[in-house]
Amino acid sequence: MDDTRWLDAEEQRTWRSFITAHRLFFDRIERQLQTDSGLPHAYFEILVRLSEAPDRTLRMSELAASSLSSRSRLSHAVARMEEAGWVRRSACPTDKRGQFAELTDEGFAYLDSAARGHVEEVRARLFDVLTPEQQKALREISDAITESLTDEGR
Amino acid sequence: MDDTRWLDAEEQRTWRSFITAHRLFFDRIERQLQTDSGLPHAYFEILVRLSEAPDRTLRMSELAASSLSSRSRLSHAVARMEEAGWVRRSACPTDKRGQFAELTDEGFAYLDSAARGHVEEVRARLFDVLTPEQQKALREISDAITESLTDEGR
DNA sequence: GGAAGCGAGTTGAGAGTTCAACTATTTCCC
DNA sequence: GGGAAATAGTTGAACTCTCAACTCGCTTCC
Repeated sequence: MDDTRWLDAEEQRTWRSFITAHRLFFDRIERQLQTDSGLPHAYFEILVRLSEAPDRTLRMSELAASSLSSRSRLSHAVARMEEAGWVRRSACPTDKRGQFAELTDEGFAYLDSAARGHVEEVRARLFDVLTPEQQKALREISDAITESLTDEGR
Repeated sequence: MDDTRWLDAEEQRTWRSFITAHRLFFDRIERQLQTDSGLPHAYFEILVRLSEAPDRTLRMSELAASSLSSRSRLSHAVARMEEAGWVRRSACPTDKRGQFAELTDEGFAYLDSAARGHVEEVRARLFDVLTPEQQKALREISDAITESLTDEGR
C-alpha cells in the first residue's frame, strides 16, 4: 500500500529551490570562513556563544545547547580550539563532573577578525538580495520550522 | 578603520532564526535518512538526479553539477555507492576521459524505499508547518539567494 | 549508607567532505 | 602537427561529524 503523502509539482519545486539555495548558501558561508579564517562555521558559532556569555565562560553542556552542537562535537571542537589557544578549559568547583570553557583574549581577537568577512558574506548573500518583506517572512518561516523541531520532541 | 556593515538588531534576529532553523531542520533530515536508510542526504540527491536522467545515466561531471557536488565528492560517493551495488560506472566511448554513472535496478529500488520516509519527514517538518503563503515566500527567497550565488560568479 | 541509575563530558572508530596533487585526454591555436 | 592549456575524473591526507562506548561524579531511594 502506498499512503505516502508525496509532494505535488508545486511543492516539489519549492523543495528543490529550498535545497538548492540552502546548499549553495551554506557552502559559500562555510568556504568563506574556512579560507579566510581557517574556521568551520560550527566553530565560529561556538566562539560567538562563548563571547556573549558572562565572563566569556560557559559550562560545556550549556555551550553545546546554545551552539546546537552535540556534546561529542563540542568536545572535539573545544579540544581543537584549545590547542589553537582560543579556548581554555577549567574544572567546575561545585560539580566535579563539569568543565568550563572560556574564550581567551586571543580567541576573542580571532573571532573579531573572522566576524568581519563573515558578516560581509552574510550581508551580500542574504540581506542584500532580499526585500524587507522577504526578510520578515524568512524569520517567520524559520521560527515556524524551529518550533516544530523543538516543541514536540521527535 | 571599521567599514564593516554589521547587522543591526533586527537583522541579527533574522539571521539567528535562519541559522537555527537551518541547523535543526537539516540535522533532522540527515538523521532520518541516515538511520532509516543508511544514506547521507547528499547521496540521496545524487541518486535522485540519476533516476531522472535518460537511461538513468549521466556523465560524472553532469551528475556533479546537477547534484551540487564537487567532482571529488562525487567520485568518492559514486565509488561507495558502486560498492553497494546502487550505481555502475562505465567508460564514455566518445571521450576517453569521461565516465558514465548509471543507476542500477537495485539502486532504483533502494532509492524508492528511502524516498518514502524522507518525504514524510520533509512534509512534516516543512510543508505542514508553513502556510501556502509562506511556502510561496520560501520559494521566492530561495530563488533570490540562488540567483545571487550562481549568476555573478564569485 | 550503599547500590542503581542518571548526568557531564571524553574518546575512538568509521564515514563524508575538502583541498591539492595527479593522470589522462582533448582542445586550442600558431 | 605539435606544444600549451583546459577538461574529466580520481586519489590520499587532513579534518569534522556521528555514534556508541566509556569514565567519573552526583542523586535517589530503600
